[in-house]
Amino acid sequence: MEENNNVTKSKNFIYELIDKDIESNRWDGKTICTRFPPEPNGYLHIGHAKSICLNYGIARDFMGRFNLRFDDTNPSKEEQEYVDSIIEDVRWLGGDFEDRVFFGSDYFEKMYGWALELIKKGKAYVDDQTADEIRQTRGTLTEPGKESPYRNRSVEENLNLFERMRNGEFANGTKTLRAKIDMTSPNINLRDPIMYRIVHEVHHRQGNKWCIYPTYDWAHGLEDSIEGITHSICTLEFENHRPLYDWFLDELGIHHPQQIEFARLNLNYTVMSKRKLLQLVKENYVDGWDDPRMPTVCGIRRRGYTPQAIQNFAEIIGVAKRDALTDIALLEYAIRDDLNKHAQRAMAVLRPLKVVITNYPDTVEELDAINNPEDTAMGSREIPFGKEILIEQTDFMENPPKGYHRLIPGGEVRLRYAYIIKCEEVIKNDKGEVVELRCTFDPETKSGSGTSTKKVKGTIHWVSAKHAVGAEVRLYDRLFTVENPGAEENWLDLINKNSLEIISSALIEPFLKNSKPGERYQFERHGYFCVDTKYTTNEKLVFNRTVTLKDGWAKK
RNA sequence: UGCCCCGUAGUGUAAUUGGCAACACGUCUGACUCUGGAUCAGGAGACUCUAGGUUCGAGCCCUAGCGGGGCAGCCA
Repeated sequence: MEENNNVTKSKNFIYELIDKDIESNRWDGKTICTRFPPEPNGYLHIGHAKSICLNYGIARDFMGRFNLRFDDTNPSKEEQEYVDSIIEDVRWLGGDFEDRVFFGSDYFEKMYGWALELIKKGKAYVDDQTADEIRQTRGTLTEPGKESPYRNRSVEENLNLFERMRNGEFANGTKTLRAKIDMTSPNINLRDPIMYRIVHEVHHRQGNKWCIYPTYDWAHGLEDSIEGITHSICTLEFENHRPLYDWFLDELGIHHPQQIEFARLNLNYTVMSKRKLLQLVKENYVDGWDDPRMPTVCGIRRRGYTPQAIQNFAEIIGVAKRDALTDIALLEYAIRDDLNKHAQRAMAVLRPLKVVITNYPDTVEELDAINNPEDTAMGSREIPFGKEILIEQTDFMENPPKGYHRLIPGGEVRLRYAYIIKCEEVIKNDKGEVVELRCTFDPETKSGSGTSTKKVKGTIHWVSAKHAVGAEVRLYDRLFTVENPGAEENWLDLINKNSLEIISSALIEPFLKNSKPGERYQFERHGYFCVDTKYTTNEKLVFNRTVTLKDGWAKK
């Protein structure tokens, strides 16, 4: 990941906080250390990407360290498949954790020891109440809770019971280990929170080694502490948990990271919750987690986004504590900005219209075309040109509106990198549809020859009929029809039925025949496209439209 | 009804920590252009949620209210 010089970086509140910590030598010279702590129960999405960029960026900017740590404390929800995809996605995004992939479950033994310590201090106890009883005695938002009848067991009894919990003597749900804090606290998280529950289930890494599992609140701070994390950054919903995070660490007297909360990313016209994303996949509203319309990291990767664009996006949107709904236009800007500078240009005709140049000889001419006007180092290529070509259907209009400056009957237009042609005749079928244009070309107007003073308003793209290669092109639109579908009860009804349009017989420039899955191009005047990694075969090229070009004309 | 957090152009963030509200995107206008892209130049758009208070001076501090979000899993 590189520092982006284009963006004037104003410090967010987290950077300022860390600055102060360093100034006051709060960490006693210790290396600044952050982490990304996903639970391996789903695929990463663009919201996680924001967090990864933030955490990795801090480590990078403060000459610190960034860990990837799986918070795998719940055996019933977690799977190896998710671990693998998460590692791949974090790497791809540029979050460089080097060799530091950690698992919370690897710290279970140590956590167990700390739990014994709290029991011995009289700060934790085994509760025999059922889940139902615990809920009922927790109180409500406005009423205090009631203390458990088991709250004042002796240390010995607690030690004995807790050991037997570990040994598997009790059934799921029959006992828990609870922190002894304050059942009357206005912060419900402090009303004797549960530290361990009994779960007789196979863990994706630990197998059958454990049947008691630590809860998030108990485990998370310990994991951070073990790894020497200095700044434990999480989302806003954990704000009320911070007093508990602090309580455990203070009682244990171990390394105590600073928890900091920030607002998670929300993007308009999509959903971001894991549950909803899962549902879209499971109920086949989309074609898997990596469907290019999905906001998942694998989805936007397949769509053609670059890590650099996502990093820049993260930089652009910044970090704050108020929840927001970010306009997708900011993301689209980031990818256009990146691809404009780096993507090879090509011509592709999505909906072809045959054009015969009646005064052109029956020969083939090779024309010189620039690969990227933004980067001359990318060189140029040759494009075959002949008597018969295909242009975009929308680049010809029989009855054009005012301001239209492409081809019209009797009008002239430039063929990019070729000649200016004039439309002499329009040929229609029985149904009155335009099926062919007869044009003449002006040999004096060859691109780059400098022999013509003729000016035309429009330049259109084309491919040679004899040489063009067929391809499938997939055009994507927003997945939902409303800005914030996640807020709606009937969000599934708000899916955009036209979010995918498959054009099965587009025609592309010959050199693209050899393009490889994952390669990105700009199809001139259309947008940026990426060779699909899923459906492209040796026989068939499939392109995904990453994003359109800005179109000042279409808006009017 | 309790506790915690947050309210700044359409969107996302700034404001040297109490000193003329700025940047990016978007939008509009013009220039340029063999991509209606890019680039360049310029414009519009904000009573900083409201009402009090402190102060020479408040987006920033205090009080009250209003609005938004979060919390009553043996999820994270």
